[in-house]
Amino acid sequence: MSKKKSAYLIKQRAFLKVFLLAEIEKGQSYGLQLKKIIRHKFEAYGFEPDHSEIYRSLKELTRDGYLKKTEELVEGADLKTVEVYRIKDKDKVKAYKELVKPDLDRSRDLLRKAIDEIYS
Amino acid sequence: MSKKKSAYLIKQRAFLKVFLLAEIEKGQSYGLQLKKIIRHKFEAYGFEPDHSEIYRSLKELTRDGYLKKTEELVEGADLKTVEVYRIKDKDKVKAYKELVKPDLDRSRDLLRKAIDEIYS
DNA sequence: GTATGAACACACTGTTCATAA
DNA sequence: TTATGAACAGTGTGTTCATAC
Repeated sequence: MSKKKSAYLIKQRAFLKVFLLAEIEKGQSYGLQLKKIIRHKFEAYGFEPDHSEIYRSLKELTRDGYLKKTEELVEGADLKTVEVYRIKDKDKVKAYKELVKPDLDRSRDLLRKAIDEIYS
Repeated sequence: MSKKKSAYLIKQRAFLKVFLLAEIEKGQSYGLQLKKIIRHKFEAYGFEPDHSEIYRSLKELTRDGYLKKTEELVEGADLKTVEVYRIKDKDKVKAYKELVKPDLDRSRDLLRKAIDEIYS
């Protein structure tokens, strides 16, 4: 007997994780660089998660086998290193994206419906 | 120096409050009845907030002067009463709805943008 | 069972602290 | 300063408990 529980909008963590995967698919990156990418892409919407939330998401994605992390020297700098993330398992990433898509669509549609109901 | 802080999606409480106002604008109602209305309108999206969350929202809206609450006898029943809510200040409600709309639109657009970025 | 509301508990996430280059 | 990560702390919300009809 599965008691279907209520779902409001997709959680920030899940939102961030799928976005980070899509971004890292385009090319390797690291924590604060991803934060900047998010800032630029979503600045019109006032969204820029805290660095801790990004690190937490990357950590989970690595722990769960979607990403691999390597410490690499920063070009130009002396001994400065950054933690670079790459896709570890393409198929797994693809499956994850498809898994999350319904929840993203549902969230968008829920807002659409509410806006229509409230302001029509 | 106002440090503009990040905003993810609109909070459930704010979402609920504006929806409840719009619903009560259509006619008086009470807690669990509003819960049922929400269930039916959003069942396609799996959204049905807990009764406590609805009572909390109604309490805030009453405290802040948007709604008025009266205890009324349930028709047909003996001495059973319900807490009926009505709009207290139409202009204030209208202003509140306009205040919240940008955040609803922003949330919907943020999801739109993300879905487009991730799955394009 | 329906209805209301408070009390409790915890998940999520923002802030701060620590460390290093 | 940039970069990473852990630790701390508060907020929001789901679960449970209490009361009444």
